[in-house]
Amino acid sequence: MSFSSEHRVRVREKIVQSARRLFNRHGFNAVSIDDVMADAGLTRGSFYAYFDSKSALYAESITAILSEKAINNWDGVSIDPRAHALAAEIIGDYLSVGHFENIDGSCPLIALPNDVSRTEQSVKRAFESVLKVLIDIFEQGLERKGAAARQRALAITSLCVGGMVLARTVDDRALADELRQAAQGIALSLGRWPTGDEAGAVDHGGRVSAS
Amino acid sequence: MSFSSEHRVRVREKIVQSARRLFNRHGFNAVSIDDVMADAGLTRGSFYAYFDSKSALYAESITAILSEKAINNWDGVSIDPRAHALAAEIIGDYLSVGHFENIDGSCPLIALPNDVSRTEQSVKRAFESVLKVLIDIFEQGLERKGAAARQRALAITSLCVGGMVLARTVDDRALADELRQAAQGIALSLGRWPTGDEAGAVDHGGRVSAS
DNA sequence: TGTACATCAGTGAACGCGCGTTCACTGATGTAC
DNA sequence: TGTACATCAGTGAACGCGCGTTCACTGATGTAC
Repeated sequence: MSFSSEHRVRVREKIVQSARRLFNRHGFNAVSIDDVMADAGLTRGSFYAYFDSKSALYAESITAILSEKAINNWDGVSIDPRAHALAAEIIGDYLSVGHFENIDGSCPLIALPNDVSRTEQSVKRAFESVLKVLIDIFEQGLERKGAAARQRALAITSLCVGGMVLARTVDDRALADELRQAAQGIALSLGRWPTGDEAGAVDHGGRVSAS
Repeated sequence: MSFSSEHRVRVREKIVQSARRLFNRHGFNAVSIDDVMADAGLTRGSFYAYFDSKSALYAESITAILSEKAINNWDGVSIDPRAHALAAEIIGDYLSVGHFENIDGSCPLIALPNDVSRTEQSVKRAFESVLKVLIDIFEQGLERKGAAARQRALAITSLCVGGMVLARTVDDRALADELRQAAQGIALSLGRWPTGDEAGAVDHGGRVSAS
């Protein structure tokens, strides 16, 4: 057998990383297989030795983020006391200047949702698996549990994604910073739990305050 | 002079409406000038008699929504007593099943942010003008004013856009509904103002509750 | 009212180009002896 | 240790196709008289 058995694995990973960076920066349609393979130091012809189609690479480039973040160690059932701190830290990082400026290494939830919503089911499922991890982290990070906590976790996720998507789209940097910081502030406050508030959250459309 | 003077205006408007629908549904890159012109009942050749480039049409198709919604009458300085009710109504509509399912007539803030973030400045400015109207409506709809109100208006906007973008991307309809309703509930609650809470909002990163 | 005509909205072929995918091939690799 | 060789990773030309944009033209329109 020629070539080491790890060779395929390494080259394949290099293609996924190139794809991840280029898709994040330019979107799915604007990046050609040529672009990806050239970035990985190969030529277009060998692409189909590693992937069935461009879409298959797309799906894999989306889930790639799960195996490189702190999220890596997330087992999905942790009710660790540090869960609350982790959630707060992730909200802070997610809506940070660093993430805003890091286009290449961006979370795919921010860089690609519009693209994904127009692509095939397998890609949507990859996107969904990443989204579910983020929702889960926020849900576990809340001190209370149940429907109201679920609602908050979903809203925090929407704030993180929505705030950053809009910040990245706008041409006015001051407005971009405002959007990012506002989303961060409100998301963090939703992560804490107001005293004296019971149940109401879902019944009254997610009322946040006691009053 | 041949042809009525309004003829150009009507045809131009028809092209913009076709573009709006097609861009919302398939994204900017996936829609060709041929597609748009055919949808408008014309052939590709006459496109450049109406627009300088595909991007120029893109910018115009984004701002088109401003002249067809209730937002139409929004003058930007209204401190109307009905401003609060209007903001609540828009949050409700924005995150409704109707808007979720209406791909063609969707708000461009939901259908196109990723595309816009990768396009030229003129398109970004068009997007920004629509975004600013929405933020403004939410800001005027809050009973209090100032930095804390501004923060809430920005967060409500991010919730509306983020919640719907994610709902549209996900393949699981139950999760899509959950995301939409959670964003709606929390956005509406942010629109009301908790008693006993003063200032703190910005200083403490947008703390929502008192105590 | 009827006809000749200038205008210009709309046509469709053509331009150079890049796409996703296929495939016959080449040549570096590690193995067998 | 050295050589012959089978394997298969990687190459690059070619496939049919659609793109944004240009341009010489055609023919419906409203006008002038």
